[in-house]
Amino acid sequence: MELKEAKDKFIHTWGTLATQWGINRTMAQIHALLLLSPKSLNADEIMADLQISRGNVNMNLRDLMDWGLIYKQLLPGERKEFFIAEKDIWKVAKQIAKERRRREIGPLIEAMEDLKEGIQPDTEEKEEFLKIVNDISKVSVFADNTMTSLLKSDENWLINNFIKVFNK
Amino acid sequence: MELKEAKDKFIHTWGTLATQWGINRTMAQIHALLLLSPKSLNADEIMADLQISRGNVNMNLRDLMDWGLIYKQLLPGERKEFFIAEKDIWKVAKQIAKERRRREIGPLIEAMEDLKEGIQPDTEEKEEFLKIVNDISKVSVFADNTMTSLLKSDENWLINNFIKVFNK
DNA sequence: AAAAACTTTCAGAATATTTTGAAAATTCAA
DNA sequence: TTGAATTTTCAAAATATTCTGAAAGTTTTT
Repeated sequence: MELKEAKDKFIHTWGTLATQWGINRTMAQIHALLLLSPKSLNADEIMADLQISRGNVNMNLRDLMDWGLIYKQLLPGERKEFFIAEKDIWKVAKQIAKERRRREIGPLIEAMEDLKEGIQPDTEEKEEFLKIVNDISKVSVFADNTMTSLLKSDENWLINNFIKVFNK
Repeated sequence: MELKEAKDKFIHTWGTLATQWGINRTMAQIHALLLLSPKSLNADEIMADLQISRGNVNMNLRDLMDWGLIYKQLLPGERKEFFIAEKDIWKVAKQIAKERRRREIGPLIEAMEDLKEGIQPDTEEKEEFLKIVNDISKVSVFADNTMTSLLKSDENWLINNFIKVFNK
């Protein structure tokens, strides 16, 4: 397998897997392309490489910046905007986890709070309903806290365990 | 807010949030309906309640069983199959985490292994490529291990921390 | 101030996913 | 067995998402 072939496979795989976890295929492919590129790329280069339209590239570059996975780079003497990916994979993973926590867990916690507030436990049926809502609420808050701990602290055992594995 | 209204809101919300995290809306709604139902329900009851087709109900019930979130219940004297949801929310959360780990992290690890095997680090370019692949590989394995630890052990500090919060 | 270079927007087109419902398959009682 | 009850399948329809590309907007140069 040659390098070009491997890179293409990487980009293709990243794009396919991304859809599995709720991320747009093209966004993932642009991310993969930038991850593998030693130098920053501009919109035209990405369009040419992935054979996609300008609008598509523009939208997904913006989303990738929102996710904190790529940065805009203004090169001296260049009118065009260039983009470069965060190459520290641990940072990348943290960003992805952070963003998913915000998108997936946050709204769940809010929704359960709303339901709790709207119902008085004055019948057995309502108590049963509130039990479920409360349990989900607790599990979500737990998941949220766990994520936050993992992301914040570089000192707890999980992270240390990770660093051990990562540096071996 | 009355109970019926709150239940509908719960089902609707669960369905909407699910799409955010890569799960089919109807599957989530059926799950929500069964979670809130004190008794097991059959396909016809679910069809009537959510106003969806038999085929749709059948497919999603099967998916929910694959996810380990609901069980088939054969009632004596009944030809029809009845379904009941796992009500222990901690078990539900564990099942969801387990399934997502399998679907989201597993394929990533495999894909990176394939790429590693296909490339020899005989040029600097290839080394750079392999560095990224290796880093992703390590982060994925770490994430996989972390998930597994969280799911398996009821004794580590994270779980204890959870139990503390959950029982308060 | 005008024009050139570049970026952003968004309505319609293309693509992908989900849903329907009727036909086929299966199960069970008689 | 036969046939009625029930579940499963799957092609076509409906819906949802993503992508395109040209027009509008912005920034920079002349």
